[in-house]
Amino acid sequence: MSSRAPTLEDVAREAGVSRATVSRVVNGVRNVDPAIQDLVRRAVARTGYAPNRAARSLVTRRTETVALVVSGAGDLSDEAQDAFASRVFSDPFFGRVVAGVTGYLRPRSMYPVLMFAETPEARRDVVAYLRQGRADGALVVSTHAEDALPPLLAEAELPAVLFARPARPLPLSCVDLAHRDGGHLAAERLLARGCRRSVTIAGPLAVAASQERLAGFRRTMARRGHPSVPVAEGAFTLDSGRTAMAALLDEHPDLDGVFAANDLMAQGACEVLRERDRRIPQDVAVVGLDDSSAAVTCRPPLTTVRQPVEQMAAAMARLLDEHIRGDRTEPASEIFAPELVVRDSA
Amino acid sequence: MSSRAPTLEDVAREAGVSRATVSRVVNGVRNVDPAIQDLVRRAVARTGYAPNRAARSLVTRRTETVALVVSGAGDLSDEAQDAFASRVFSDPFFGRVVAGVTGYLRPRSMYPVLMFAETPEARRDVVAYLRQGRADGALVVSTHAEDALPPLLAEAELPAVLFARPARPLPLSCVDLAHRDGGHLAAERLLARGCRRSVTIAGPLAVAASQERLAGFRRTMARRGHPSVPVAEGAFTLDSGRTAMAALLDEHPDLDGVFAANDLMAQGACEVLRERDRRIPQDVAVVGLDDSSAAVTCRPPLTTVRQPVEQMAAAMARLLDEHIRGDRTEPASEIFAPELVVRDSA
DNA sequence: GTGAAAGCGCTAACAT
DNA sequence: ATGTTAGCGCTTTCAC
Repeated sequence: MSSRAPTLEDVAREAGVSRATVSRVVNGVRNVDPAIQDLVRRAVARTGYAPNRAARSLVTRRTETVALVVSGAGDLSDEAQDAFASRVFSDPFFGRVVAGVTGYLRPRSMYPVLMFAETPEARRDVVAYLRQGRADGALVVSTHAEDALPPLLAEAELPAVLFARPARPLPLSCVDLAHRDGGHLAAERLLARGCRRSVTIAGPLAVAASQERLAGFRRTMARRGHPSVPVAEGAFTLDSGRTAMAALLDEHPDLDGVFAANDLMAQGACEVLRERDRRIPQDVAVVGLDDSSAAVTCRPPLTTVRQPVEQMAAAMARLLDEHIRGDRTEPASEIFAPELVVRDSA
Repeated sequence: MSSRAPTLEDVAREAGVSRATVSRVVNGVRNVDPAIQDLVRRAVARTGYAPNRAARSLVTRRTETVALVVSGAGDLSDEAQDAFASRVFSDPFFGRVVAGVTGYLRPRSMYPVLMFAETPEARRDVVAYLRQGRADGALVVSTHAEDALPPLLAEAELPAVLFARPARPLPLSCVDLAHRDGGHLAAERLLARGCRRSVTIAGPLAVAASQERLAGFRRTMARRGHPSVPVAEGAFTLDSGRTAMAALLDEHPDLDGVFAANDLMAQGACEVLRERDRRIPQDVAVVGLDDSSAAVTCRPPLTTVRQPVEQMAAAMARLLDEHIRGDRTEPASEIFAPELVVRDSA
């Protein structure tokens, strides 16, 4: 058994060259004689050398690691925090974020460190983690608009990129959806189907994205002769979609179109509509937003406005990478266009 | 702006002591005069000192980081790999694993690095990552029994703990469920409800866990006068549950009890049963296994056999931690007892 | 109880 | 094109 892992020194001795030369070869720096490169590579293979990252990080001041932080505004107890983790993961949205992020990072041999920041203390831990140089920057996905983490990161001047614009402007890059256009696409679809009495289940109105989806929907409806559309506020959850749909049905039994601001609420709405014997889409057309796996699982499969989450998440990782390498110094925001995906519900 | 982050040296100067003393205070080593401790702590606060982890790791040979690897037997293309990430996350099981792991890690200021290992190359990357000392060990959750990663880890003598026993014995610690007992509990429940014509939807039979759940179910059924039980093989997915249920119904229209080897398949089974106008549980009783969030989402909510995933995941993290610190040298396996959770479906 | 000093393994000037 | 050398910031003997 190897009592000690081989070091650059060992490889250098084995190859009969200096440490520096081995380092150059290992790091793919040019200006090394091809013959010697070969010699070194062979020595590396023989010794089974693997560069010690701590040593490298110490001098390069880089870890090639980024934190992927799921942050909320809440101030939860310890048990609630653990529940938070499984709640986050039960939302198909998060899986798409992870897929997009790893899609970018992986070819670069980078991997995300998963952190949850649901309490003030946890947020401090995130900042401390970065300040210790355990990660080069953070990708932040907030569950609430008033998330306290981004300001902390900005103040500490730590590289960070946000998914969705923060409630208050911050000198941080972010990616976001053109939410208004999303509402617009949903309205167009319902109108095209001939719906005359559409309603909408909005997301939590404290969230800017919810406001904008609603505004886009309303504006298009107004322009097309429907100046007032009944609205019920939901919380982006299945249950809140059910509750909102029930309330809307009670007040407007003759409704014939529904735009739910996300798929999960649309799914809840579908459940209630079917329980009340409305056929979808014949009696009531339903349009969701996200194109999450819930859209496919839903009966009937949802016509929905696709949010290109994977692309957005990949862009987030790319922006962070650029900031870290110093290729980008000013904060940027990249806005992505939604797209209508037609299935069976509308 | 600080052009350079404060180091131990800076704090030492500020406090008028030596680097060594500051180090002792920061690391909570005793044998430091309380008065000096105070002095140092104040200096740390004033300077805003955060220890450089790379430097520390270089000497301690430890990163206080562990990898959380989701590994499969497959050999997927790049695009399929990205899809793999979102698929993994859409399974509620994984969220519970993350919750359990972070529950143990977080109080210790440790965070998991998320890695997917769906290809031979990705598995090599995982081994390389650990060999470079970027993480102290790995927590491995395999999606298939014949996962090639655990043997690689064992061979490289890297600290690792597995969720579920490997197909072939390996000198690695693992946690697992008493699967047979799970099947037994399900059988008992169906029998207690008076089911006389029970069937079962098994998991993929290549997986040992599936085999054992089935064996436990069958044995109890046999002992209680039902020597042969119809079986359909599923793949632990919603759709496979639907397909299996449909097949079983076609062959045994009079069935009155179903044990599905996980909740997702049970949910699929419920959907099909309702579509075919069977009332649950009056006409057909359904028992799942996992007690995942699918069990609660399902209509009706599932009676199921709970797998204490969070506890198992936490134990996995603890075992790994013990191996890393050298508190445990021999591989251990911890087996957890399943528990019946009664809801509405049986 | 505290300080001095060695050295962890690597990269990057600089010299050749 | 290659080698020499000086650190990166920390922990940890070893003296005192």
